[in-house]
Amino acid sequence: MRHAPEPRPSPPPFPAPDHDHRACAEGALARADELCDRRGLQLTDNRRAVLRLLLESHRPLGAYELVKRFDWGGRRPAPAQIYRALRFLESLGLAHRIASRNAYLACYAAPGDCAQTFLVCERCGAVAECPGDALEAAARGLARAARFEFRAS
Amino acid sequence: MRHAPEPRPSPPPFPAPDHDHRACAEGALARADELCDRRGLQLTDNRRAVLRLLLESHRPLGAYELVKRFDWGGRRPAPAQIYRALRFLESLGLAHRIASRNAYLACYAAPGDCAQTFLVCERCGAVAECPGDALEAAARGLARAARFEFRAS
DNA sequence: CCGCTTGTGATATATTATAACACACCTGTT
DNA sequence: AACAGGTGTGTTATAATATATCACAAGCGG
Repeated sequence: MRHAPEPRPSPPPFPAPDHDHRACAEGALARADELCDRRGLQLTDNRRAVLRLLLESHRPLGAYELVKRFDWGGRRPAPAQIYRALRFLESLGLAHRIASRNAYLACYAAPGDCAQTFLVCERCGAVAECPGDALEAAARGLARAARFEFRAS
Repeated sequence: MRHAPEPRPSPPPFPAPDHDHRACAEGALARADELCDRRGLQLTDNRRAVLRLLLESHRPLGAYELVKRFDWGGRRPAPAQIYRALRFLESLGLAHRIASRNAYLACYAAPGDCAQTFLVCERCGAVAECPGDALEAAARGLARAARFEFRAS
């Protein structure tokens, strides 16, 4: 899954993940296992498979794209299966929904250490998770001023 | 369209528009007319009707909700009609899409004077347009750091 | 009148997401 | 063993959201 090794004509338009996706996926999966263990939740085969697909693709995938990539010994799961897994993963912060794209992205940050803010490329759909919490802090202030309770989503 | 006049048990969860929606809709429509005039674009009957519905509802409406509210002498327009009008309005900043709700909201700010940021109530769907530009400034900084070109959307 | 552009009305279809239900599996209890 | 309760699965059907496409109408400049 590495990018082609040709010399780049110009710097990439965003901080592209320039590493071995398999390896970072394994790490994230291990953290997910641990998180579910701690909470007494089951990271079942299906949930794990969906999370793995998201992690390895390293970009937002639509639910039906996940269905297509899901190889179940020839057959494919129904959408509902995927959506259930996605809801579970979202509820734990292991995946995020990018509403403007109707797509889902694995979270690579440690659980709870996630800004929940994304920069989305309108051309290619590439997504960068936002570093730091400047944006969240600003949003929090605005929410308070408007008497909304803040919730990152 | 005013809220019920009962005494409020607690302050509203957001700065509710506590005014005559018709009147503010007329103002926004007039500004929209002027904007289209200046740019040589046509704010046709259909586009105008959609904008009016959005303005008067004063909350985000789904496309099919707009279809239902559209009274065409008994009949109703096809969804495509609505989506076309919405695209036009969005392209001019006269309406915004709230992706997380699949809904559309009229813009009450002067054109170009719009933070394009919203606070969305998860319970009732009420939306407050964000005042000021603190959030946009933060987003702009993050985008620059990640070498994204910033575009409010 | 022609050719061009823009917008409309309509039908069909694509895409995204949820509802509902039977059943499997595990766990604890009688 | 028999049973109940909870959680997750597999499946079918359907809801909700959005776009493609095509024929046509209206305006406008030549």
